[in-house]
Amino acid sequence: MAPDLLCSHHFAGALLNIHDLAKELKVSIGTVSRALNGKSGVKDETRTRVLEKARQLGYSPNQSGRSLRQGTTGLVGFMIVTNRERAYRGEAFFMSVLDGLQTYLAGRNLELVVHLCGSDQDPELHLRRVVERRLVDGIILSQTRRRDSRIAYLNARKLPFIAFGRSQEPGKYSWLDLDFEGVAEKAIDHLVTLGHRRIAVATAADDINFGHVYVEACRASLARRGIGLPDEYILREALTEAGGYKAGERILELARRPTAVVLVESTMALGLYHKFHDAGLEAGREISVVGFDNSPTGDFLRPTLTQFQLSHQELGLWLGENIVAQLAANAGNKRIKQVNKIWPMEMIVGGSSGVLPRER
Amino acid sequence: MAPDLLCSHHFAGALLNIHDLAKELKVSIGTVSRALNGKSGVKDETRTRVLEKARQLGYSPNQSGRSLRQGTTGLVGFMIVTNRERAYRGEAFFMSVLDGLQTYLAGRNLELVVHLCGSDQDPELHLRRVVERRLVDGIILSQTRRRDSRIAYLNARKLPFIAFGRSQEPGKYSWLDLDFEGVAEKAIDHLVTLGHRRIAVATAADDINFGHVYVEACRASLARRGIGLPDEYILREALTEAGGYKAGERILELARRPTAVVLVESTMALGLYHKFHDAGLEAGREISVVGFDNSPTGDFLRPTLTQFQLSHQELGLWLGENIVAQLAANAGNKRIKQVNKIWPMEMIVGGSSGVLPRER
DNA sequence: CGTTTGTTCGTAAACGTTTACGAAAATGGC
DNA sequence: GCCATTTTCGTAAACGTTTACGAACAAACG
Repeated sequence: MAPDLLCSHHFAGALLNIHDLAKELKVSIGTVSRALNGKSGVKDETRTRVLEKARQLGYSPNQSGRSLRQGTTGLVGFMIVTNRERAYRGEAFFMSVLDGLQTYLAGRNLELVVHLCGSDQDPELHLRRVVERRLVDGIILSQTRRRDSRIAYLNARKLPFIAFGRSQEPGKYSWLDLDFEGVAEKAIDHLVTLGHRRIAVATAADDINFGHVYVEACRASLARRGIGLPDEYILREALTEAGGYKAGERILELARRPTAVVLVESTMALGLYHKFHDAGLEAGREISVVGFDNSPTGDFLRPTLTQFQLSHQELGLWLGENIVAQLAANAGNKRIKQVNKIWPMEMIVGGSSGVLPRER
Repeated sequence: MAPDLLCSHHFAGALLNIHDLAKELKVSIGTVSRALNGKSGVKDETRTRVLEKARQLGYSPNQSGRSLRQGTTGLVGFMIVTNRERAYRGEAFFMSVLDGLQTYLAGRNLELVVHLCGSDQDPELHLRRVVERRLVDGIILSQTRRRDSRIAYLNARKLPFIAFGRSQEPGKYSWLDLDFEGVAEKAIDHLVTLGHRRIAVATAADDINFGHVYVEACRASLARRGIGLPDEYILREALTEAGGYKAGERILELARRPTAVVLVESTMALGLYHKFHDAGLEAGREISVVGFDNSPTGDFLRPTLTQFQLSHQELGLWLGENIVAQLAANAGNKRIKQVNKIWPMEMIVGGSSGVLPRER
């Protein structure tokens, strides 16, 4: 019969609403709402009384009611297009980014929700469903394509968003992208310094934007050193272990075999190593390999993979800071200012890149 | 001045509501609602007129309003506890499961939302926040621990849920888990048939439940063959490449070195191979290795890793079917019936497990 | 004490839906 | 053409909040 006091583990069957709480406290719902939301105009004593009771009874406001009234959900979306062949490692990559992002948002009393778009669904359609039902206040896109209609859509809807990855889509919008140009320049410089002249690039087979960006960056870096990038040196494969294997096959078939390969995705290295191994070659000796971002796999290959380091968590944090800034601007009816950021990456030289082999 | 007709790419700045649509059609909002939701009591002709107009103007109902009225959100949650050291590969594992789950739910007009819990946050607290704000109609838990208070909480709240992974937590609830016992039995049988008697087990260092389950299953399978599992043969490490490396170190230090190792996570194999390679050993010759689930990494190791196959997508589908069944039961005020499922896995023998070496 | 000023709080309207209810209109049978 | 039945549709209430407004009351000041 005693009222459950101090019971923080209160699992009431029926969820209570603000009216129940107000009745219990013998005050009006207006007062309860003001007290809980830290609004002014409520006596300190009543406020603490309300807060205490709310904690005690485990009251938590219904988000639908809130959203409906305020026109804002307190949710930030992150859209991931899943890949049936499970690869892209994007998966593991994203998870760390999301960890940083989530941590930041939680500190701002915002909730992160990840929306997955099945591999067989239309990303724009999926996005529209999410946005039109007003499920989020802002959203972060990933896996942007060269032409990406989602960007135009969100711009027209005036919903705060950040594209994780540039696009060729016209119009102003905020984006964050890895430093493909910087990585290409460092990788090419590294290899050319070691004596390499025949350098191949393994990139994505589909329309994902960074594949194109990377190839063009490599081409430019090579050109600055008077070296060309013939079409046969551009290997378009899946960004997976299997894709790396395929790339290895194609390399070995080439009449003028390259002495080095740069990969747009470190995951490919495993398949590549495997194929080379089968052919009696070793990375860093007969053929050099440079990976992309710091995959744990690369660190445990033999020889270790030369690749580029970045902090995924910090990157997620940056996304958090900037989407929150957009949300704030939007709430204040101020014009949101676009930010574009190139994320720096630092080269970690491993054993996979070595001097040009003597023979020939 | 002409009304935009057939314009499916209608990006109105201001979002319209059901009243706007009703006014436009010169019918009442009740009719519009009934027409859109496929309820009876509306003439076929008006229904098509409404549907057409809604499509034309890009109307989509506000989810908050809906949820508030119906007491249901149409969202199914999936909670992932992120791991700062990014490993567990759980990440890549989950992504494929989510792909299957999302596809199923989308077909049922339900939306999947993934909630991440930062590595430094309390999973139960995070769950409570999500549930109490009524953000989801049902939820799927993952990374269940041996004692997992989230389960008791959800049971008390009577929210439909499925635990992906068993727990020692008392009480009835639905769960799905991999067939650790079956895998252990097949792995041990395979190795013992090849002549191995000294078999070590590499498992998780922390309280994650499947680590314990797997070790005990291996112990039982070994015991059935009259073989013991000494404590020094139980290697508790991170389920990562680095953890595999550490496990390799510890194995090489042992006075009575095992002739085979079974891993609870294939990701560890890379580090293990690396360490063995450094010591001049090769998997499948001097020491055999059996991985766990079908990681693409395992397929591209040299020698390829013996591991167990399952379809992640189908597993996600199962989760979808069963959470939907729970939601339906809940809506109909029927008692939800618990289901417990052990997911079968099939052994794929690779080169990493071979006969016992002759010497000694 | 009367007026002004400031604080605290209750009332009611609004947010965008769905749905029970009843009115109106259409249909059918004689 | 009239009543009974069925179909179609409009009205209004509800869901759980937040917040503008104004009432009540206390404090301050002359």
